[in-house]
Amino acid sequence: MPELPEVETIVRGLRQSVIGDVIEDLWLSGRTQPLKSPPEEMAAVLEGARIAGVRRMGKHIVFDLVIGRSADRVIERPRRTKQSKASLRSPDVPITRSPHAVGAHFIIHLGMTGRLLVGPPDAPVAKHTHLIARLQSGRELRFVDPRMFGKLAVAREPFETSGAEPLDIGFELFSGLFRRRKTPIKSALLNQKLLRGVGNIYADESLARAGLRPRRRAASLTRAELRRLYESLQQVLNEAIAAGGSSVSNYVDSDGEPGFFQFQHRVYGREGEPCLTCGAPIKRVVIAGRSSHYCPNCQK
DNA sequence: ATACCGACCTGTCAGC
DNA sequence: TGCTGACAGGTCGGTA
Repeated sequence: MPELPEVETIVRGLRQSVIGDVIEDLWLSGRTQPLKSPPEEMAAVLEGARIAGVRRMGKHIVFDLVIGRSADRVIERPRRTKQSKASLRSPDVPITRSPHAVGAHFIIHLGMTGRLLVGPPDAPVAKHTHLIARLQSGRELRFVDPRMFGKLAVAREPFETSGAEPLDIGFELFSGLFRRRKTPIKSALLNQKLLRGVGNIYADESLARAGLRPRRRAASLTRAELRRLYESLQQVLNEAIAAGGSSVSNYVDSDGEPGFFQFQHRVYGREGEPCLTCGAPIKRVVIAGRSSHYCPNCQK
């Protein structure tokens, strides 16, 4: 569900709200599907960790953590109930000053329906909540995911993914990704090993703006067409970030607010509706198992 | 090496 | 009202 602009919006919100905060303790639902790290390891890394930064890598959210001697801290830290949250204890010695402080990462992929929310602890716990991290500031970070396609993991090494960031890559490298690929350009755009962060909505929308049919073989695009695609993709992603992402059904940012880019979609979700340029009905076909929308008149 | 296809899950909505 | 099937922002692993 959330693609690059939605994840970027969430990350920007989190940066405003949780940088410098400390995860005091962790609750996990017990559903193991979303966990790529064992629950004990999740707790060992996250409890007591200070959030030093939040970044996006493709569709992944990465929290950069500073952890102390976590095992010691977990044992020493007094356990408090949710009811006593108002009486915040004085914080531990800042972890950053510990000679044993090390870096770790909390990595989240939202899948199709994942949400990451920061809010007050007395907010009702939504159905399908799989993680609650109580923060030193008194708020909670929660992960909610009905379909459980999302993934949660912790890592003590730097997190790596393949694929280029669509907003950072230059045109020459971009066009090189598609050279000699016989796959439909739509499939290539969705391939996270080539570009990371583009999903179904923004693949369709960038192709529409570039005037290219989704079934075109990637290798068949001329240099001029690749240039149009490159510029359309960057434009669409930047405009979508500015609009706070697309809320097609349920997407909300870390404050629970929807995005507004769905009102600027030209083809996605508009099957049968008139093309905004020529009036022809928008077509929907299935490519690589995904709905693909295009104007049969404007896209060649 | 590359490319489709079903599987993984739950929820919603249209149609009967 | 209720059942059924199609569909949903994503990614895997198996198979062709």
